[in-house]
Amino acid sequence: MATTEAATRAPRIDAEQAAAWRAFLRAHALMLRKIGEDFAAAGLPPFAWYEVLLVLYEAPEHHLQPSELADELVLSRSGLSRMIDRIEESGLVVRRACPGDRRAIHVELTEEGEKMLDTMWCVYARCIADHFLPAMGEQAWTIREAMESVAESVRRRKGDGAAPSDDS
Amino acid sequence: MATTEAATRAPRIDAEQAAAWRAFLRAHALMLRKIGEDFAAAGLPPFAWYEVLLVLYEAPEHHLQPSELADELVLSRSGLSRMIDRIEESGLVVRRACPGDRRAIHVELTEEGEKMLDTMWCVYARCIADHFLPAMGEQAWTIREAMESVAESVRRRKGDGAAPSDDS
DNA sequence: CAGATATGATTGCATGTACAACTACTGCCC
DNA sequence: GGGCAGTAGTTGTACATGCAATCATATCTG
Repeated sequence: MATTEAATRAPRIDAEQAAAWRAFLRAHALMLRKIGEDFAAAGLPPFAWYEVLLVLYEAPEHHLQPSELADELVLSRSGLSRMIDRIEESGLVVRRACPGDRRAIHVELTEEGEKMLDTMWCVYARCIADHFLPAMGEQAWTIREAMESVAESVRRRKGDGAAPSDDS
Repeated sequence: MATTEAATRAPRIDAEQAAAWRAFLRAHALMLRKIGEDFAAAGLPPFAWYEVLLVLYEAPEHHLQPSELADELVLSRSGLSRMIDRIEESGLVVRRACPGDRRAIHVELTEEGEKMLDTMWCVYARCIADHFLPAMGEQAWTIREAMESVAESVRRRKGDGAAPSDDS
């Protein structure tokens, strides 16, 4: 075993908090399955592609490097590399040389990709509007704050396997 | 195309709401990656196993049928079937005949599985306590309510490809 | 400038997951 | 009871994803 003994004691987590976490997991799983079903039913590409196209669309000139993309999407580089293969094959993005750094490339959104983004958004937005937003109600802001705080917390300690957190 | 034209118009979603949704996705992705890393670093099985073990543990007599398990975990039956293969091979669960219905089986948690659940919880709980709970603060209840509401909304309309939702 | 080190992307391999087809059994209807 | 639809689980196949190794290029150091 390559571990310290840091894993021998579990911090206390009360029922309400545990329920919040599990509800979070479940909501995510159900939403993603639903979105995937809706995309499939409409003959559209998988959800993962949507996120790639969106991030590219939002980038300064509709292009990014794979590594930036992988970071943004919380995906491994290898996985992303192959995904780009498939998306490129469909003509929604292209790989272009990156001026100034010849080992890097730009992944650029095509016109066709931009249209696809739009088409997918129609299906996607309905799913969010039907299931996610109503549940947020007036708390959208609160939820957003909390979620962003989670993300920041994880990002801050990316490397730490098991940081000391003062439970008794 | 096998779809109605219901996908041609996207409901309006304002920036705050969209940000909440995206923060939700990102928080989930980051948390799951972190948990996976922590489990791997501790030489423990993948996160998916934990959820199987937990659901079994919580079941009436520490056993469930695969289909119930698949439902609970939002997983396909085939995927679950193979996962059970692997978990069973590790001795954490066993398949047993189901009295009263000879096509069904029980998947039952072993003693060893129960111990593993405990070990994994130590790592897992720390991750939640370190990154998720602090971000919830006093809002744990609000978040839980919202997340459960999302889940219920999706479950209610499981089959509907694109239900009519009154956007203009 | 040469060599060492770091960074960006891809590929081999292993694993995980889903859909569709299949087998086995149950329950219904005639 | 015999046949037919439905349900539970598994398997063939394809696809998706991650880690580790690799190749090419960049940057740093002496």
